Amino acid sequence: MAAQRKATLSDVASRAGVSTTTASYILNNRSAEMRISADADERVRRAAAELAYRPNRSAQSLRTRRSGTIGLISDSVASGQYGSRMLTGASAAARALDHLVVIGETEGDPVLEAQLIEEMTDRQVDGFIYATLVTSEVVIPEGLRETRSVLLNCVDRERTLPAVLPDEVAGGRTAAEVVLGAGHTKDIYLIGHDPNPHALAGPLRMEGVTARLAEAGVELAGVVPSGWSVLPAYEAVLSWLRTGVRPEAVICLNDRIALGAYEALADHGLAVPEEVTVVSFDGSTLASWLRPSLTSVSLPYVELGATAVRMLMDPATPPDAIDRLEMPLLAGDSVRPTTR
Amino acid sequence: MAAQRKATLSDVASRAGVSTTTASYILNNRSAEMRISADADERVRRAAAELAYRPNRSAQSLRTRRSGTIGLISDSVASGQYGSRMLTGASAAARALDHLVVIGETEGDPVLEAQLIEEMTDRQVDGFIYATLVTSEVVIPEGLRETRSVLLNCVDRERTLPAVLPDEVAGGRTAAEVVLGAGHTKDIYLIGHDPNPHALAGPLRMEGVTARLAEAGVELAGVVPSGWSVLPAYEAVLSWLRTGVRPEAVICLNDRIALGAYEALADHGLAVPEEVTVVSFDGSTLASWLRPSLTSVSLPYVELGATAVRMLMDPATPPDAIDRLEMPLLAGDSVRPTTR
DNA sequence: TTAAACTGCTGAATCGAATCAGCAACGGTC
DNA sequence: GACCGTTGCTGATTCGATTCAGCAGTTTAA
Repeated sequence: MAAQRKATLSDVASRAGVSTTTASYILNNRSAEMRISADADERVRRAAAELAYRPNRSAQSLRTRRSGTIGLISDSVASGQYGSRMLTGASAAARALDHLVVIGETEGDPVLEAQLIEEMTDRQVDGFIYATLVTSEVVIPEGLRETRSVLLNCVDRERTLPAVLPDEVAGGRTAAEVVLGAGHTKDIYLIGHDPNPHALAGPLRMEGVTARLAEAGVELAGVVPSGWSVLPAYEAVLSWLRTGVRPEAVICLNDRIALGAYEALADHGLAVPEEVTVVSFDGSTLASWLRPSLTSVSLPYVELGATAVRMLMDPATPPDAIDRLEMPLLAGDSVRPTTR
Repeated sequence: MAAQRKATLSDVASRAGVSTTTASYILNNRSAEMRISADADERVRRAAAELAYRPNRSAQSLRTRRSGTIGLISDSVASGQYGSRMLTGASAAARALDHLVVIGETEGDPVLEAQLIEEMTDRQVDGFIYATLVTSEVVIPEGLRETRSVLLNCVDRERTLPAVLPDEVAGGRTAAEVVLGAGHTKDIYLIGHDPNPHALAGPLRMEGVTARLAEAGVELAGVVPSGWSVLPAYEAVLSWLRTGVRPEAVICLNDRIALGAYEALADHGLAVPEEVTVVSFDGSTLASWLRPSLTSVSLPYVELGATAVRMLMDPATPPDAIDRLEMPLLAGDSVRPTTR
């Protein structure tokens, strides 16, 4: 059959023998409010079904100034498995609320960012989610405030927009808990140091770790500074091990650092977990790929994305709302079994 | 200043002293065609600039039936770093063509898929990109044919829609080339076996490998079947090594298999690359994280996404176009240095 | 001198919905 | 019988663009 013109509201209305006004009210579930008879209601609904009527969203948007669309602006949607999982969560949550997600990657370019915000505003997005790959403090771009917005994985200094973040401090405590639970009380080291001054994760994780250790009367034996990725971590850990230290446990600030540490420990002849416990953060798939599998305090990316959408769509969300999501423990085999 | 109503075309027109018709022609660069005076042209453009006029896309869409938006349907946008990089490429290419990307993840659910296609069609997307995470043969869902569409990383049996794919056979040849280049002529093994019957990559890569080897008069010593991820690969390779084989080179069908192979080779006391050359496919970030870094024939995800968008937007693309993109070699240190 | 052609615009309709302001018809009340 | 309230609808306008058809006024051609 030929692809015929899609049915419009007035097609539905005339088939049901009512005005478009009435049909509109009925299909927007305002029958009761508008005192539409059950009979007319049923006729219209049947006509709509028979014609496979679907409202034209552009026409609706023009009239209502709402598009059923959420704009997601991020510095980098892709970058590994990280950002994209926030996208997955956001997209699924949006679907559940009858919305679709429009994406834009700024790659950190403020000009591109402004353009994307403008383009999305032109398309009447109902709200913005402004996401960063790395948990950080940001300056809110012009144009974001004109539309309802939520920050994802970042905050602004003035706390003028709702934000969703991982609870890094609690995550740090979880990591420390794991180490303590394995019976370690000394020679516990922290590995990593974030070079990005706007990044928040490193210091907060460290804060949580030291706080939890302190509660148990344990002190961190030291911090090994290291870049935030595999090779620098490998080199830093290896040269540190060669100074003669003999760690019982190392807490790595992320999984890539942990991979570097794994490699360095192996080169140095130290077995994980028998001789050294390794705990880390992020909970990336990498953690499960390593041997022994890595115990990691994971970033709830999917939930972060989904929560951001729900906050955005919930009119009750106050502008200074901050939702800190729990970082669940991804248990692996890199922790020394407790000897009894 | 108070957020005042955005300027409309008629605001621009009246400020410039012309009709909206004229203003519309001018701003759509149809001055010449419509014989608009340079004077009027200039007045309108100035007025638009002064009022920071931006056309209302919903109104435009309603009239023109085009939204400046591309729908990207995929089984899984996220899943590791893979799919998301296609997204990055698609999004950037779309921006360059003044379009935005709307995403939808089906998670393999045909009902959800149909809903998403419908929702996007309602929003007047100008075209669809239908992507799969794993290169495969697909059945085109209802509703995709009504709008212009391009397949990304997949094909349909009948070749009725344009498609973009990695050139897996050429990629296989590249991998073989690397092995031959290192001087290996025997005990070359292939590791991996894709359990998904719709997946195309495995057989095609293998085809390329054997073809190139044959050209050099070399035969594959054998194929080690193995699941498509780390642990199964580790187990398969380890038990295979324990049968007493002594490979010179292993070609792994993807990077996760290669990681499993690395672990198994290490457990078995075989050094990479001195004793065994390892070459793989995918070119994931994982490859660069390993020690020694892994030589991998990479999937050009970003380019795949970008190419799909360009094919979609190019009216000259024939419906049976198939674009196979080169898989560039990501050189690492896992290949035995040639001894001279 | 008149018709034709060109120049430079504009009025009004249109896209498909949402919604304000009413309006007939009917029943009940005083 | 005049008035009011309720029920159950609808006509007309609006959102902000695009575009068809046409129209004064001037120039050129015959």
